[in-house]
Amino acid sequence: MNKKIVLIDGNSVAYRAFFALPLLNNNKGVHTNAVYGFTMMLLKVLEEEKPTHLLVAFDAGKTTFRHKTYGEYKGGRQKTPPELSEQFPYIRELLKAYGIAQYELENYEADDIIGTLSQQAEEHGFEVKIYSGDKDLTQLASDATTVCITKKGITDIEEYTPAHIDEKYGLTPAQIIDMKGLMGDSSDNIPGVPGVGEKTAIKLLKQFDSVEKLLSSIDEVSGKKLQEKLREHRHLAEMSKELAAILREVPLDFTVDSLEYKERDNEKIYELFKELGFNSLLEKLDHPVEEAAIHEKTSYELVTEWNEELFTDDSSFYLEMIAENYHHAPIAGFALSGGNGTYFIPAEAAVQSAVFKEWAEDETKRKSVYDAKRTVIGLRRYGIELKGIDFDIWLASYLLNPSESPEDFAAVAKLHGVSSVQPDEVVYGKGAKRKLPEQEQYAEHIASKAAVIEKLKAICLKEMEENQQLELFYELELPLALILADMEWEGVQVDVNRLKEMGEELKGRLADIEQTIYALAGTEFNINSPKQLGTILFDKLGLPPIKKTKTGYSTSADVLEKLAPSHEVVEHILNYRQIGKLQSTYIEGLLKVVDPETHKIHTRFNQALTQTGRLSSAEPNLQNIPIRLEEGRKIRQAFVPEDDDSVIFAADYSQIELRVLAHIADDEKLIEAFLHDLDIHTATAADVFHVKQDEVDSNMRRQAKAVNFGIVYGISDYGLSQSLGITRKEAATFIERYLQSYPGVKEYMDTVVREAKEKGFVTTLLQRRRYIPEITSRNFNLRGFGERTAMNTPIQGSAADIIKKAMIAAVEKLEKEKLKSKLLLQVHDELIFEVPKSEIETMKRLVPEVMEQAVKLKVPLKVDYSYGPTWYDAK
DNA sequence: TAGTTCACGC
DNA sequence: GACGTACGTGAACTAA
Repeated sequence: MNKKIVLIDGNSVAYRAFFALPLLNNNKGVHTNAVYGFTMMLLKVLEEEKPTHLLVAFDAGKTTFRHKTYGEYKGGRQKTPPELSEQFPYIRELLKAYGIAQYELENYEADDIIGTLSQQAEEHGFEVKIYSGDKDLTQLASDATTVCITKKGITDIEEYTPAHIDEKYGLTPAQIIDMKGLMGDSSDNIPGVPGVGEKTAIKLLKQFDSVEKLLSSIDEVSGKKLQEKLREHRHLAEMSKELAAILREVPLDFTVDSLEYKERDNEKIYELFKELGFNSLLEKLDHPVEEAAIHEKTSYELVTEWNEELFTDDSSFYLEMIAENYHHAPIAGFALSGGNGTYFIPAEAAVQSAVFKEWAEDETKRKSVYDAKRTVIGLRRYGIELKGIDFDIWLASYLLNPSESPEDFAAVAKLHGVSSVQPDEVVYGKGAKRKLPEQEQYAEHIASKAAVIEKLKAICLKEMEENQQLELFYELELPLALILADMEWEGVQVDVNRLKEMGEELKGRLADIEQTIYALAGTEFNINSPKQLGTILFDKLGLPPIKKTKTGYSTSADVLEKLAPSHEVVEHILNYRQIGKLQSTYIEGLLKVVDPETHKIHTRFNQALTQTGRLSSAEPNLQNIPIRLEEGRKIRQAFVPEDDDSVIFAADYSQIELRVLAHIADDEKLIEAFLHDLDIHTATAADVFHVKQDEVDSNMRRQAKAVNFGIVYGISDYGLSQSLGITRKEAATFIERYLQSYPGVKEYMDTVVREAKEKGFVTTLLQRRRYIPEITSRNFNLRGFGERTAMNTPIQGSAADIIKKAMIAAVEKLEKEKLKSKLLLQVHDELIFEVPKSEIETMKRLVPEVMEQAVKLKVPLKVDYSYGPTWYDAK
């Protein structure tokens, strides 16, 4: 077989890739463009060249033997950008995974290693291909050696054979060295002869063949000036040639035959691509997952009869439900893994066992779980109180990187380098086809989850420790999970009849509005269909389409509001939308999820979803019950206490985000405003418009409020312009003036963006972390988004930290004081309790106290509260 | 079944 | 090779 070796100049190709491609990021903020380009080239080489032998050479260290000849060699060269240097370890990892040899040697450059090996290889009868971004290497071309130099981009190359070099320059490969001796090379800081460029160098070499021959016959050179230059700088020419010549006698401790390209580690490659976010390349891999999907079985024992010997003091415990809503989902089974082995326990066998219950309820038996809240509720449904939970792998993974949003256990495990668990979808199917297979199949799946929790725990603990997030985990999120479990379990009482009444009324009104709309439009159509509505408004009635969407005309509220004066039907449509929303989402939607027996609603708070650390709420979402408009607000009349002897008690933080901002930005003026407990929007208006507090009119206050809103939610000038109905430029001016008024805030914004760029992430008061890869994007919009995220997340996230801390403190206080009041809901800056009338006075004192003291800031936290017979009345 | 549009909260 | 405008949940519609 013909032997063919490919020699790659690693540094040069990486450089080329880095500058040729936009600064890509993976989801952890590590730059990947050079790795990506390098990989693309490598894949192309492997496919097209099919080499039998392969080596990537790297430059080692800063100085080489050439520096002895010329101290200024490569002087003035810019430092390798850190965005590139951080990528080299990945390139090396990747080469390792591909089983490709890599080499570097102190004192020598990659060029010299390649030069030496190409010569050896030629002598051993190899065909040689050299890949680099540096044209210097073309001097190595020969009958057996082709030098491939990257042109534009990274995979576009130019092949230099002796014939090609002759055609291009009229020189032999060896003369390339002479050429550089004469003309120099600015990138390597090789001087050459001043005044001699490529043209002159080639002309001279065609005549004299080499630098030596030229220098010995300078008299024959045409042109007096040139002769002088050559005489004056002959030593420069000689030295430059020496510098430009690639050394072909590097002392190597191996031979070319040892560079055989053998086997690659597909699993490793897959993991690396995954980590780097090379999704397009992942797909092109020869399905290493499927190959690996002959998945390693976890060995486990099936337990039907409980005995104490199964339990160790520390174990991993996993409860499986295959439907999402754990308030109702059937339990598929349990798995337990610890010092004594791994066990699968069918659901019935466990929940009926006294031994199991005793273990579960024993606080001294520590349990590591996946989703503590779900596990607690699952067991509570069978009268078992799970105690002693000391780790939750799901929460831990969320704290380490909230942006990952893994969809199941397998994804969480994979994120942390454990790939022995199959995705739920593989075992249970998805959508309508989701079901429990034969026990044998899912038992092993469930067992495999319990079996790896311990391993994941160790990995995540280490990472959380590095991130200084252990306190956040153990003192905040984990205790909170148990509190949320209680809140969800407790549920909120709903006055079903009241809801139905409202539904009847709305139904009637909807029918009326519907008829009015049909009459005004002159035809019947589906008002709920944006498409049909668009046709009616813009085609039939000829109203001006103000905005377009991907699929057609926009009919959103802000568009309709602009159209309202033009045609009477529009206001009715807006009204129809509003009532329709109440009816479908809030009346019908809520009725669908009320427990028919107890008339209670049990939401699920997702504790590991938002990027900022806020909770979210689903099935139903109790964090978006209407309040702004009176009609919608009435929905809250249906949320009532469990018994007539109690009230709904709501306490909310006043301007918590802006107070947090005042604190972290350490802005004197903002702090002052809160210390005096000013109306913050009025104060902002006064500062921004340079007027006195009492000169602020309602319009100024409205605008200041919108700016504050923008600060809190990190909206863009575009967003602000939309909410104020002004131009983008005017909005930008507003923001500018705001920042001038609050120099501390301005400085904070600059600092946080700079830090985010350096570290790739931002943090909150309690060390919650959010990675922001977009922030180094070259795309203006994306980078803008990243910058706003960097400014906003510490504000919103810290506020989320604070209220979570307050929840824990409040619940502890209720227990300590042996109160019957219960925490029911959290709505971002608000806590809702159910309070026996006898405890109202106590709670009026206790709740604001606990919430205000949750953390100590440079400004006071302020809590307002109110209570009444329904949620509506707690206003 | 997946994607789009719209609307509610903070 | 550009990415889309604070983040969530959910309903209805539409196109596959």
